[in-house]
Amino acid sequence: MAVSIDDVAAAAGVSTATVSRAVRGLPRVSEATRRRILAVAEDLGYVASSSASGLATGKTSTVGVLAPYVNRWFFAAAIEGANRELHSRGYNLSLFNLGGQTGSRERLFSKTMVHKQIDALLVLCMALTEKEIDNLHRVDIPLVAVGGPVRGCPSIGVDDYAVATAATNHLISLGHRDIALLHGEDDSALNFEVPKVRAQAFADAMHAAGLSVNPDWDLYGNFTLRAGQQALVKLWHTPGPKPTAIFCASDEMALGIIFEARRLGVRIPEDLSVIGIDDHEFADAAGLTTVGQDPTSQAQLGTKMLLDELDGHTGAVQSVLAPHELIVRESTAKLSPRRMFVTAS
Amino acid sequence: MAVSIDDVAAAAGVSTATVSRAVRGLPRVSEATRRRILAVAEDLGYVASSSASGLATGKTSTVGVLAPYVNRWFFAAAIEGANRELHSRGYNLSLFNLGGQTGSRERLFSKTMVHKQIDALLVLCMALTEKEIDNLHRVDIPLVAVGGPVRGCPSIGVDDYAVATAATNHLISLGHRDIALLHGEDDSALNFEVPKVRAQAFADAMHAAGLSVNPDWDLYGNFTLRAGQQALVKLWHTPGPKPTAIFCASDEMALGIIFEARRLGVRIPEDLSVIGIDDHEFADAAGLTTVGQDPTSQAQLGTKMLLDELDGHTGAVQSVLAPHELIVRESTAKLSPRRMFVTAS
DNA sequence: TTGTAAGCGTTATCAT
DNA sequence: ATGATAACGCTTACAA
Repeated sequence: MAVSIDDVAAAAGVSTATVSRAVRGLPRVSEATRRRILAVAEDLGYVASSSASGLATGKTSTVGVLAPYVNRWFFAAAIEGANRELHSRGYNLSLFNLGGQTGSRERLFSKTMVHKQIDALLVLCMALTEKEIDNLHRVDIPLVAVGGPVRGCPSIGVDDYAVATAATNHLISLGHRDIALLHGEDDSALNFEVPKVRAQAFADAMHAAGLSVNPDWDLYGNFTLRAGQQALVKLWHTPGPKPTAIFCASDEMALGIIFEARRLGVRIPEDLSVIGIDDHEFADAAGLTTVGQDPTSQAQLGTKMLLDELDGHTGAVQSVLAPHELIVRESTAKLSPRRMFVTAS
Repeated sequence: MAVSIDDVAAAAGVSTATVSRAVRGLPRVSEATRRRILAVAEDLGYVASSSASGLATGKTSTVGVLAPYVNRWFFAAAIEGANRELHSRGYNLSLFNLGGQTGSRERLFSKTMVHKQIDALLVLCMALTEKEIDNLHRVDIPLVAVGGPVRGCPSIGVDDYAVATAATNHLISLGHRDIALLHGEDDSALNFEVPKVRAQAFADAMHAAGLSVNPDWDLYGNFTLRAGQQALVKLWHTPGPKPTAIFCASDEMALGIIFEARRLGVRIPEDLSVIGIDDHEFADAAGLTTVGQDPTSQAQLGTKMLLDELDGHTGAVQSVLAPHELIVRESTAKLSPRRMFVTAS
């Protein structure tokens, strides 16, 4: 059925070895022969079997991308970046998505994936169990994490402490003293560092400015839009003083705050300044002030390092800090004078 | 280095054939033997080489997903659905993303992908050239399109004509007579049916209601948020009467309208009713009225059919119309009485 | 420059 | 129930 290298060899009147060299652009084939072979191959519609060459070389020419979700901004953008680098260098991208389902994770890690299926793995900001991480390391392929640390694995991403500090300080510099925190917490309760670091940075920045953090204004969310909405509802429906600003650990949550604010009639930024992290694709349209990062570039860089390593450049994979940038838009404003003495309803 | 089936066979004191049967759960292996082999395999960390078994069986156990973008709602959701089905049935997902780069498309189709790399292909709502489609059909694997028709290929998706009709009629039933249309147009100017069908349905519904379509209110957008923003700016900055409602061919564009409206001071729905298509994850938060569809289910179904076909259920792959549903939220309202006689500024 | 042939790690057919 | 053994299609020394 499918045309194999033998068919091409026969049709071109050469050996399979020559065909192999010719189609892969290797030397030691005369130009005339190469042209003839290429013509025949094209004519017959020959394409090498990846399984066969994979078996022979021990390489699969595909790298895995492990992501908890694909329909969230950070991951979608990162996958885009990985894909870009991969396909431009002739690799395939195999997507492993846990989809939040903790149940099937175990199986995924030890069997199907990782092992013998891919040449390298890009881990996207995942909350992995210790055991899963061990499994990862047991497989001897280049690894790199993007957007969050993974024990014993080089990682590329922003300096989360610096990012959260910048966000908090922006609010403080605007005169805000009553600042709420909506921090992310991974739903699966695993060892996920990012949220913790961001929350710690917030607390440190507040204390450094001589401000106290109000435990009533310490909100949790799972990084989603809805979490942001719920947080604002809770904040505004709880009796007592209201903060004049809120720092959200992700733009998606900040956007939730903004959407819900309109419903609740709280004006932004007049009643509440909002700042997020990410520079989500909707942030600009929503006028959301944020500390931006670029997951596409981060993932692309991570993938490039992986591929370079596979190309024999030992040591190509290493941790690197990605840039971030404070982007001031309309969702944050100076604390209005009258708000400095009265507490909002 | 890596442990092979021979290692397991030797360690367990059986032949490779028996190991092969045992690890794959095939019959003709005594329970005792199977247990022993499984234990040894586990112990040695044995995992079958996909290349080797692929070579032997002619199957790759991976299906391709071809998507123009991964960071747009529809595609991200669809990929999630495909992934769900695939991994639950032991298949891998190979992502092919053209990323809008027309340049590298040619190569992608005829060589690397499709051929010998995947057992089946899920095509996500792509604008493909005739030649590309031909290439697709030349490869003899099950194919299915989701979210948009592809010549000669079963497809699953909503009835775009019915969807657009429902949206338009909703606006008309609210009393609107001056309705603008923001329709999508694929940036690559290929044979993409969806936008055309939606626009046609709009025109037909308008005419059926005895309403005329104002050419000045015929806007184009490439389905993005920004396109929606720009459309509203253009609409509001153009001298002359303004529409009282707008039908957007996608929620992303409708959200752009909503965001920009706030900036421009146009009130929604008082000044302008807005309806979209999709039920984007942000639609609910934004209070956007829309005609919803579920790309995750659509893709999951498409994938299921593909897999069933591979399992020998000939004819499993077939076209099916996915459900849609009008979801009324706050962005649309009855045309206010005073607006029925005066024309908005 | 080109050909020969020995793997690569499974699966599958046929014996036993 | 289990074991030889021949494919599977390609790569890669090693020869020529």
